[in-house]
Amino acid sequence: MTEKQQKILAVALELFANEGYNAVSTKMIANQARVSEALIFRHFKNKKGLLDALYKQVEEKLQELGKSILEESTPESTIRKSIEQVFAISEEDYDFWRLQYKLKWEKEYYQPQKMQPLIDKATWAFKTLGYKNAILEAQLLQKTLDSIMIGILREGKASQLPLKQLLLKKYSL
Amino acid sequence: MTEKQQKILAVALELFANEGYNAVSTKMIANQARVSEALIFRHFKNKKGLLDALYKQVEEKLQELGKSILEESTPESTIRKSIEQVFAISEEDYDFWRLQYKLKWEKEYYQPQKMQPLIDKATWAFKTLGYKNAILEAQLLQKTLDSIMIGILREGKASQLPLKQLLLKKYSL
DNA sequence: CACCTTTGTAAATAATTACTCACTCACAAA
DNA sequence: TTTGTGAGTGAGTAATTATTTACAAAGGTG
Repeated sequence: MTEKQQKILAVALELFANEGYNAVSTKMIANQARVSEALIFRHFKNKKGLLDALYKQVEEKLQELGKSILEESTPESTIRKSIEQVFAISEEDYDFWRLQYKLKWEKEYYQPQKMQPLIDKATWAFKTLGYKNAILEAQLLQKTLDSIMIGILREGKASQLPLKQLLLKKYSL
Repeated sequence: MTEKQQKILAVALELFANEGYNAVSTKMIANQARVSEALIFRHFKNKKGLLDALYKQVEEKLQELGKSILEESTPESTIRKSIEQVFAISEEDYDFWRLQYKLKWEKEYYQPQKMQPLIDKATWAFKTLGYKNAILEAQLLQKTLDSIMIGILREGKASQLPLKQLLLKKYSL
């Protein structure tokens, strides 16, 4: 991938994540990336192709995070890692996650089935720990962490940090 | 408010909520509302004015819901009502809430301070019930309910109903 | 060198955008 | 009967949109 290609992607990510896909024109991207507008179409075919290229990157990051949870061997570490990972997100990646959460509102990019392995793993963890309704517990944990993640993206990590302690205590970790 | 005016608002709500503000043109709205495009501008000044008129309606509905919680007198009923209200949302209002959650990603429409009275009330409830960290408990409940609401808007009420029982049990209600 | 592919651009494209203009119509007050 | 007003419209407008076309360098391979 050429330098200008990366620059285009970086600028598009920033603008799409913060202004929204439809609010950003290819001209804006080209100008801010200091590149001719036509180059966007040379490399990414069309505006949608640009978004798809970004979404692929988001998916890879998501996959990566998921994998490290699936590798946990004990139920305690599984739940602990799920919680800690949300707070371990780097600020450099905020735009990535903002884009993801925004896109989730379009049917095309909302794929909850991709989270299923993680929910299954959490279900196993809760069941092993003797929880009564492990499936529901797993769903609830996932939803809670999701909304904490949104809180982090909107108000910063520090504002949500106390919730981490509360969660860990609630799950006796 | 004239009939056509209401029609314009209704169509705009549906389109903005499901396609997104920037993805919808004033022409689309006019066509679907069977009204001349110019009428939109006569009544709402500009496209933004149309969105603001809708947002005002959303705020009113929000205020209404909040009020009924603030009126609860016992800590148990306060928490119970907070939970039940999320599941009491009418399907006719889904577009309203979808619009609200989408707009929340734009700074201009993200006003968390408006939720503060509700969080304060929940804090009081938890404190009265003898919870150790009432403030955090209230924050966590609000976040959890928020993500359940999102789940309802995306996958329907039925899919999230089991979580209601789990929550009620967790809070011994 | 010559040849081909890739990278890059400036300029033009047709379509769409939000918005305005000049106007008619129905109705009510004076 | 005149005067005024808000609702409503069709036909524009200038700007912006995503995309294409034609062409120029640049870079590697034989």
